[in-house]
Amino acid sequence: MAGKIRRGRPRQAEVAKLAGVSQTTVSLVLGGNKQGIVIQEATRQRVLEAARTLGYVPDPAARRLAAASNNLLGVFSFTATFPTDPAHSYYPFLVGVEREAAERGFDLVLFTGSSSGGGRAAAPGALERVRLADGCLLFGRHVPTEPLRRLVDDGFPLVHVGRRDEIAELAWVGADYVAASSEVVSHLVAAGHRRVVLVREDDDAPASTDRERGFREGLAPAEGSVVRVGAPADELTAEWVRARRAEGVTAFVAEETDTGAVWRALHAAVTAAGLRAPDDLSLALLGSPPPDLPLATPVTGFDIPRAELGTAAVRALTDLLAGQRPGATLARCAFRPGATSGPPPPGESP
Amino acid sequence: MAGKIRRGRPRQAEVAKLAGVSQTTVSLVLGGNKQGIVIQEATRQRVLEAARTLGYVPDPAARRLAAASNNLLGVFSFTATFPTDPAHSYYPFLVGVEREAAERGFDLVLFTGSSSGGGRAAAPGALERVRLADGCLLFGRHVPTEPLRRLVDDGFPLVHVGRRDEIAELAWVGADYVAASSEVVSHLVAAGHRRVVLVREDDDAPASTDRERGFREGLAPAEGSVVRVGAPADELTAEWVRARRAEGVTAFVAEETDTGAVWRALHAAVTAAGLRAPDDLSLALLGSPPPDLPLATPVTGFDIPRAELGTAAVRALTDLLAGQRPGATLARCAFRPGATSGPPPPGESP
DNA sequence: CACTCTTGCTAATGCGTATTAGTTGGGTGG
DNA sequence: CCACCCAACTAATACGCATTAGCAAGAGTG
Repeated sequence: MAGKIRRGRPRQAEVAKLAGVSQTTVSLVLGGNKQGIVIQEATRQRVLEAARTLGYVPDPAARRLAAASNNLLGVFSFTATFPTDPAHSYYPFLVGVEREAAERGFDLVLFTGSSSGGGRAAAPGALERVRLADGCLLFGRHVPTEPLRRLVDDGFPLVHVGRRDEIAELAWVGADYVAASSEVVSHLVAAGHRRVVLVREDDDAPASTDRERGFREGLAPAEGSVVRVGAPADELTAEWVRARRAEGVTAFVAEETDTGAVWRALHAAVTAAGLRAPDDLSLALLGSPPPDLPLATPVTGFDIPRAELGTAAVRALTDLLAGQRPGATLARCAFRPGATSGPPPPGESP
Repeated sequence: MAGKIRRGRPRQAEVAKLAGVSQTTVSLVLGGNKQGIVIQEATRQRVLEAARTLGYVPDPAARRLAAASNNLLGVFSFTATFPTDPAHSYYPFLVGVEREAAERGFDLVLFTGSSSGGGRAAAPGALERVRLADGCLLFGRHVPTEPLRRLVDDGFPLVHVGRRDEIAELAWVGADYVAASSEVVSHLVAAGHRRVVLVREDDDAPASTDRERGFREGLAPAEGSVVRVGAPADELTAEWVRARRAEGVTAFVAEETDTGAVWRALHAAVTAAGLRAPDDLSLALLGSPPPDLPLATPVTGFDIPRAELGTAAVRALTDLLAGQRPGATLARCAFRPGATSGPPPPGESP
């Protein structure tokens, strides 16, 4: 339907005709000429001039097909609702990705996934479109291992943003959730809390696993428990909060996920229970609150350096393109003291 | 330097061999077969089976090369600091652009590379790179007419986001700044202000011209003046504000630009003068405040429906690709009452 | 029985670029 | 003076798929 043939786009053959040389020469002048074939300066200039006159730009598909590169880096997200929901943690990364890509002279292709339209999960073959680019950045809490492995096995350059160890050869850049989570929990424990609960989603994304590990590490003298919720909004009720309080829990920690569902639900439940942080209990978030949820007080937690991760990812990807193994990146997250945590309420010291 | 591709991937030819048919047949079965060529069911199944066995996946580059279109919509910005500064009004549009592009099965290419790297203005030939896509969205307060005209004359499908009449054949989608600005100013006048000043940048982008027109239209019984500033931060000082106040000006209106410079400067100047809105004077902004400037109180003004404009732009562009003239779009902006305006201070009624 | 139609496929070609294997015309060396 | 080389190109081909123009075999007409 959209596939009108546009005669407007000039090809190398036309440039060649105008410059009075062969298409090969045009390719040599405009492409890298990696074979080091000698071309006279005068000819070179004629070709360049002709290309400029016609507004020639190489066709990325043809370039790719002929097994060269096209200065395009892909960005692919596995999350179903790729761009629709601004709450998704995708845009902040993009800022860094874009800056670094520009710096290195790459353009960006946003593979908006689906192609089937609508907010459904990505169509089966969607990931394969990525091959149009020279390499690709991957986002997403969960990734379908099978199609990915194919790309990896074919040697297609990929960098996943976020730790991802299922596929050994897949490069990734990530944030140190373990250390950051540990720091947040230590902060609570130092304030005097002795019973802390972590609320997390009921699946095993690395991002969750790491946070739980950090949670346990930071707990030290205190006692902690972990609650997995499948449907946060339903399971985290005011009664649930009261019951935990009755058991002596004075601090609640939620993990940040791409949708922010856990934190939203916890926050709502606490509010519904008529409790307030930091006076009645302490709240902390292993990450940042969703930007679309305006809060009066800053939340205790940590900030993921998303833009920096984005630039690191681009760097890793260009390393791969250059044939080097990229160095591992584990970015440090900044602790955010916030104002939702403090000492446990008076009557509750052990 | 880049782009080795390993040849592990099966092609149609291999599927064909396994199924005992020709490559054409494979293409027919696996591709759309839009020509309606009849294939026996048994053959079809054999091909599908073979494809599954080998794990065949079509090469997007080859597909696009053959189809003469590549399902790519471009996004290009003329602003020098294209992606670096998240304060630029570019991302909010992108949300809508991306959603609509996904809906219609297009991928997006962000032309940030410009081969110049760094934050400088786009390189001379940068715009030509755009031809890589099937069509392109254009952003920017100012656009270089000459290179643009070439693209337009070549029939390259372009849609500018924002009113743009210098080039007659250039399609655009815009917001109705005239009506929205008029509404904001009427609001001030209705509150009792009789002397209102508009601060705007000293150049003639359509976005500014339209706002000024709306400003004048909404002024009705009040008296207004327009101040053009070249270097907002330098020219808008505390003294300047005091001088205007002394002349009886009780309301200040700033235009929103891509950098937000005018509003930032006005806001800073008022603060420096020790004045507060809405008690000492009223402030309004013809647009939204830059997101990176956190303000305690919401600002009187209007909200540009950026995401909607983004989707409208994509719609217009795909219309162009389909060979139809897109309908004009002039989106309505929502009035935002805010809390920086009110009646003029008591002693100052006429 | 000579003929046209259909059915179900295949051979050939084009898309735009990169690369490999030449080709030409003018020196050089021996 | 002739074989040889070199500089500066060009012709030909491959890349993987879509598409167009066939083509063989059988079914249907008159």
